[in-house]
Amino acid sequence: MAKPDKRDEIVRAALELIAENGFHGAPMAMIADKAGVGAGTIYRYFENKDVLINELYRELEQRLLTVLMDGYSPDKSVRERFIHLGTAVLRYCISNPLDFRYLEQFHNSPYGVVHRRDKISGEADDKDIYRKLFEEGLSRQVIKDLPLVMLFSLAFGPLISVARDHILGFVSLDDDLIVKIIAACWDGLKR
Amino acid sequence: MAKPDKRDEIVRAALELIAENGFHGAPMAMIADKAGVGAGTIYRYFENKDVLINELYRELEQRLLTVLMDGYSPDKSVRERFIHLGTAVLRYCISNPLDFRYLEQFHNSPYGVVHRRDKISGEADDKDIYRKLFEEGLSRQVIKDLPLVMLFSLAFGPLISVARDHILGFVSLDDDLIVKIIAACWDGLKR
DNA sequence: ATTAATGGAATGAACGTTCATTCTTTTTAT
DNA sequence: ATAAAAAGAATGAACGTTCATTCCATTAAT
Repeated sequence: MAKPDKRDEIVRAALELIAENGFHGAPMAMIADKAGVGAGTIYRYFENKDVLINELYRELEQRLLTVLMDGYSPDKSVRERFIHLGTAVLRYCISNPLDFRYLEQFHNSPYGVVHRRDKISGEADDKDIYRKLFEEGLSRQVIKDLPLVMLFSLAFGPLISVARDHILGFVSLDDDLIVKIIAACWDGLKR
Repeated sequence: MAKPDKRDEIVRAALELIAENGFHGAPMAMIADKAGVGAGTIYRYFENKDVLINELYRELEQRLLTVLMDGYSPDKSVRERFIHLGTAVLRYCISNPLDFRYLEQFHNSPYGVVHRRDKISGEADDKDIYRKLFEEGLSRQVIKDLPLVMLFSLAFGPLISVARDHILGFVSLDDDLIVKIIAACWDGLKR
């Protein structure tokens, strides 16, 4: 691992270009250019564009997960834990707009659908804290009796939508609004 | 204007291919093929692909608006009107998955961002019933005091997310679940 | 200490493919 | 017979990927 230099530059360039212009607005030649690297060099680090896209996704997912877990305590109430997660997600998206835009591009593409299908059909990961949280909320009867995926939509649908609006400049989220929107999501969720 | 035949076939083919495969999975040649039409013929009806994409969007938007207005009474309570709109949107998306998928593709693309920016900066349309509804809810103090775009995210973010999950097969929405999810959205919205 | 040899990393021109659009020919309608 | 409409082959631009070559750091030989 003594050569993160070029690989890192390639990943950074890909993130920026894809986040801003989408997968099809980020040709390999442009990524190479922005990374300060020859076009062929990318293929020394990534087998092809698909692999690059997927590896970048995994890196961002990991970064986000780390942020979410920071200060997360499984002992707190369901409500408190939800507010922690919601706040962390929203703050992360707002202060890392490139990451957020990339994740959105990914999720709204065939890559994302495949990824999601795999995830849902697979066993509950240790890292799948949402699922755990909602399952506990259900068994404690503090949140509405709905299928897990719907609870997820109810809780995070508005947050993602609001984060997008903030990044696109349609609204300006401050601390007060963040607290309010997350409280509103909880109102939708709680029994 | 006595030749809606071919134009219609082209639009239908474009809708289906773009909804299922995205803009980049729907080459003009393929659209022509599916429409049973020569590739060049498309250009007799649409100046270029962009125009085709935008005109199709406008048609779908119009269709949806018609559905929403059906049975909509401005005299009912804010809550009742919201439930009417939410139910109508959700039902429309579920029973017209191609339309829904197309609208999503559009919104999650540069086309959609431009469109949205125009809409928000423009004057309130007569047809902009959401805005009217939320403004009235605000002045009557029955819904939370948040910026309009955030109310929109809060109300429709979950519905769109849930419609997508239904269409992708991650959940199966029946009448009971539809009622419940819309009630939950209202819980998030109401003061 | 200097030079020669080696091998992996990097390069970017070139290739084959795909696509939107245009052009030419053929068909249809009047 | 003429003109409008339709068809699909042709065109050129853009893209992902490959590969022959160059560069550079390290090692071996003198």
